Amino acid sequence: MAVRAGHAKRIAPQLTDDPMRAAEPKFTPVDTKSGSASLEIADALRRAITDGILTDGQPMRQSELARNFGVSTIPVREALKQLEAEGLIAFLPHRGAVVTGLSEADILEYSDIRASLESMAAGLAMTSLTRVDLARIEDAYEAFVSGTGGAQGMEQSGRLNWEFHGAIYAAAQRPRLYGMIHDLHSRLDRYIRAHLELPGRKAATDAEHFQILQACRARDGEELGRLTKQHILEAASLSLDVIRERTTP
Amino acid sequence: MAVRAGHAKRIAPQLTDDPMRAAEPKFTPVDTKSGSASLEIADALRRAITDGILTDGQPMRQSELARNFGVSTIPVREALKQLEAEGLIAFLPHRGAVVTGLSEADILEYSDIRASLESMAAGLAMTSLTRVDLARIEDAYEAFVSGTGGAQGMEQSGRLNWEFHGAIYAAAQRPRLYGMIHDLHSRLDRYIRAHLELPGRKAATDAEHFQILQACRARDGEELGRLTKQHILEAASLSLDVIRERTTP
DNA sequence: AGTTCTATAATCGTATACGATCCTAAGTAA
DNA sequence: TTACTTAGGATCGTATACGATTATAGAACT
Repeated sequence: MAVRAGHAKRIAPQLTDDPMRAAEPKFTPVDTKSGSASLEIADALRRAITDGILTDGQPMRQSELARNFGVSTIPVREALKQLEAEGLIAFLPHRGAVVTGLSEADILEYSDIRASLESMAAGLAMTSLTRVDLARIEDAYEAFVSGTGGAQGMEQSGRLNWEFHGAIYAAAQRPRLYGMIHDLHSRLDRYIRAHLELPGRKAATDAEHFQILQACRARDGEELGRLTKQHILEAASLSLDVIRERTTP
Repeated sequence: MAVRAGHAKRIAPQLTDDPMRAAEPKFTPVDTKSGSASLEIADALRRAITDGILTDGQPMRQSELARNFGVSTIPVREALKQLEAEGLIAFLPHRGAVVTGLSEADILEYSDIRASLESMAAGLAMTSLTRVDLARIEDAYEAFVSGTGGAQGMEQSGRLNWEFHGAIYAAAQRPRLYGMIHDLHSRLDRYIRAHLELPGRKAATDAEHFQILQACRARDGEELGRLTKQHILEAASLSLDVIRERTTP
């Protein structure tokens, strides 16, 4: 009866609120052999948040999550604590954990931080860029160009965009800096990809990425830093415009 | 018998390993009315780590901590999870949680990040510095000068140093940036204050702080950013020298 | 003596249970 | 009808208990 430790079943991110069959846990019985239950739950919830399935302010009750995942409340609490430390959710006592939406000011603030850290990482990468590093960047560039064109390219745009820029930053050989940039991306991704909805924005993004790629080929750290900073701030500004349009139509 | 929720007794950071009276929990029966047990334990352990009482690699067993704090293992686990997310400890399965020491490369990497973020915050602060902000900075400056001179000033140097620089960054009105800088300080503090042991270093630090204060008075963001960056990188470099001396005498 | 195997003990992760606190809605009075 | 009181239910945080896994020390063998 007791679920074996580390082998809890995992639920797909859709957390339907059907009051019927609430007693029957809804989960995909995929028994992944990796990690503990709390880690799996944290990953599932993190994906659900970054994919926009869990929207701001939606309360996530511990007992409800526990039922849906088919585990007790303790691994759920640990997963929520983890996400709280990552800044994705906040605990409201007796009101459930809620997804912490970022304000407009927060998005701008984080974008400034990103601009600073990512231009630094890009500049450092150019001082020690190997052929293999450049090849990885070229691969990621092409994957983004071809992978985000289709109808459902929006789903993958966040991942492919990160893989392109991340390939550059990885070449800097600065694991702590890389980790901090990655964290910022995971917090901002659901907001800063809104600008891709704008007409013609895909082509403009591809053009900017091509400029960045050219700077990498030339190993021009100065130019790459400038382009990176501009790329980030422009995407943030445009995405905020889109989000404003959404809320006040 | 059961400890009331949120009123668990708190232990002082000294976690003695006396095998005798192990059954008798050693704690200061201070019943603080604030926060839950896991938060208190997290704070206590965080202080113990940043104060250097818990050294690198020292295993912290969950059941042992639970006994010492007079609570069960669950709030201990949550506190450890919190500290893990903050990067202060790591979980080694079946070997206890250990304090994650930073390598020399890590310290240099984080110092570069600090230099970038803190010079940015300092520059921003100068664009909107009020009289009140400046007064707070002056106060913190004087507190550091007079507070770190005595024999046991080393204990407070970390806090007073942060209060001085933090007063500047707080004036930037960027809560997310401020939080990130604060996190970096809490991770690095136990390493980057080693340079204060050097003879004459206290006077040099005071002089650098005075230069920084003068730049604040002049509201010269450019100069302040340059001084801040230099201040951080110099302290890191000198501290690493001290740490190297310690390990290879 | 050194190496390999095994059995014990300890640790971890999680399930279940329960008291304390808080939100909520029904009921009463003005 | 509206505002206030109160009883009920729900949620949270933590204590206790237990199976699974692994480190470790002792025994057996070469």
